[in-house]
Amino acid sequence: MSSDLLEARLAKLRRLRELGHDPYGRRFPATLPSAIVRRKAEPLQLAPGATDDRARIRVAGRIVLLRDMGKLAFLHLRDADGDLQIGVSRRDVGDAAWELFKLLDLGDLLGVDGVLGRTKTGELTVWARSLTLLTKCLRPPPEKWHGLQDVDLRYRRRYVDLFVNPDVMRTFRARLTIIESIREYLRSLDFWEVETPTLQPLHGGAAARPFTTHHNTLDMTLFLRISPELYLKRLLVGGMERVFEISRNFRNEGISPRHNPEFTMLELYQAYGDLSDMMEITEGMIRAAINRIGGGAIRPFGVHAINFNPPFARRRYFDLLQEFAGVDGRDAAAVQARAASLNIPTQGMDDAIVINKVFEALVEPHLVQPTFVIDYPADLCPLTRRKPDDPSIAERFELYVACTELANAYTELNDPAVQRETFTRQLRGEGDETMRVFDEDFVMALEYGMPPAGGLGVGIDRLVMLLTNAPSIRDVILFPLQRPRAGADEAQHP
RNA sequence: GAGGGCGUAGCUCAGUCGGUAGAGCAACGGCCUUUUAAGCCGUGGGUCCUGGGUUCGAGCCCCAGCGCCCUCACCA
Repeated sequence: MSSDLLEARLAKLRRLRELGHDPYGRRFPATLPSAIVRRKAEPLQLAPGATDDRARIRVAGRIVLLRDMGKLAFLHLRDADGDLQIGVSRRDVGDAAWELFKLLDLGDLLGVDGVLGRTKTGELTVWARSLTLLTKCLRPPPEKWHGLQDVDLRYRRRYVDLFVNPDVMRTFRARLTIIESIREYLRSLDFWEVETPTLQPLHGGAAARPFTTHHNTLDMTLFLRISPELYLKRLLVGGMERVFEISRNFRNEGISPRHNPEFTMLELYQAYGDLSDMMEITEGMIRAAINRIGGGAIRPFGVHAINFNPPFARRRYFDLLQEFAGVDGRDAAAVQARAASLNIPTQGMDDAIVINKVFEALVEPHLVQPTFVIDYPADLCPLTRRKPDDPSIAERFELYVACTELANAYTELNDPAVQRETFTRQLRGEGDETMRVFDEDFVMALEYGMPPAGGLGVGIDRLVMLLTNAPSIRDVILFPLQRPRAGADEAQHP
């Protein structure tokens, strides 16, 4: 960057030091968040132009707006809750503080001690009695009105994005609230929160390529988990009857508005339960999250209005294929023909994979409102129990919202013999052979006996996207993966 | 990995047919005690993403590269 902007601020920093101010200040206790200040102001019934001299108020935050009128100035101080107007009058603060004020810039972190009042136009204002520089900002912040728009810079300098764009802060605060509400809900159902390995000698529980790493002392290859599933089920064997984990998973696959190489997944398992329990929990959990973040059950998402009121629709996989693809999913030849008409390559692929490609192409675009898709072809579901009256159908649902998979659940397979067989079978057309790995120890665990159980996985990032109307997964992950950018100004980082 | 789009001042953006690089905000100097994107007067600020090429002359045209966004594929 051109160094004059930086130099101007450095010059002020030197001057501040000369005047005895620490440009990298210290503890500034007893401040109130701006939201609390606003709440406290209400019962005071301050008239426009009035001040209340009785109580001193201390606030701290970043200067995001500054209007200087010579001997009087207004500035907006931003904290994690929002903005608060500060009034600085030369008459009230004295010449020394005014000199300090003159050396402040947009972006500086400031502590204010003052009294509450309202301006002539009625805006709540803390009239400063003293000012304390808390940290000098050396770089000019982005424009006050448009903020930081460049998506690349927003992700690379999320710290700027957060203090400049209040919507971004709100989104991540909503993310926190959603996750909190899920924890609370599951705890209320007596689920135990557990932690299982991120570094795994075998990657299992999903079909995806893993990231590979190496442990030096043990001289062994390790994989970053693609899923915690097989460990959580081992805990069922051990007698933990209801467990959940909110885990960061890593998949070495493509990046898209709905995929980040690391993402957050909720997985839970309930002994002596099944698919129907998982449906109830899914609906209850989403309801709990919506109640906590507010905004109602009918929510905008892009061009859609999504109705999250339970119960969600339940639709059979083959019925949906019939309705939207006009094809009988059990008629392999008809499905092949449909796939061919869509230019979907089917060469050497198993029927189940072809069917699913047709489903993704023709059915998913219609699944806007929350829909439990049930009765999946068993071949697609290696860890799922089959229906007792029809072993070709798995007891599984996927929850679709806004044409995207949000959750996935099954009645868990606990028959070690069947598990051993499905582990060994690799479907043709299902990615490459690194995806399914035989986990002998997991089968042994099943041989000790895993209780019949229901299991559920929910993509937390996607849930947050849906509930905050975020178009990209990068909008709900604080530091999404970006390629490093070498540049003179950027130095080596990020 | 394939296709398409974008990259100009600290930020948000204009830039016509290839002919001296522009605005607003921010910055700097001055005025201003109730502003709401405050206002007024003045000043400075550019690796036009990078590297080649075409041309008398390139921000603009061509080639290559880098980064980001979108679509598709893998995946959730």
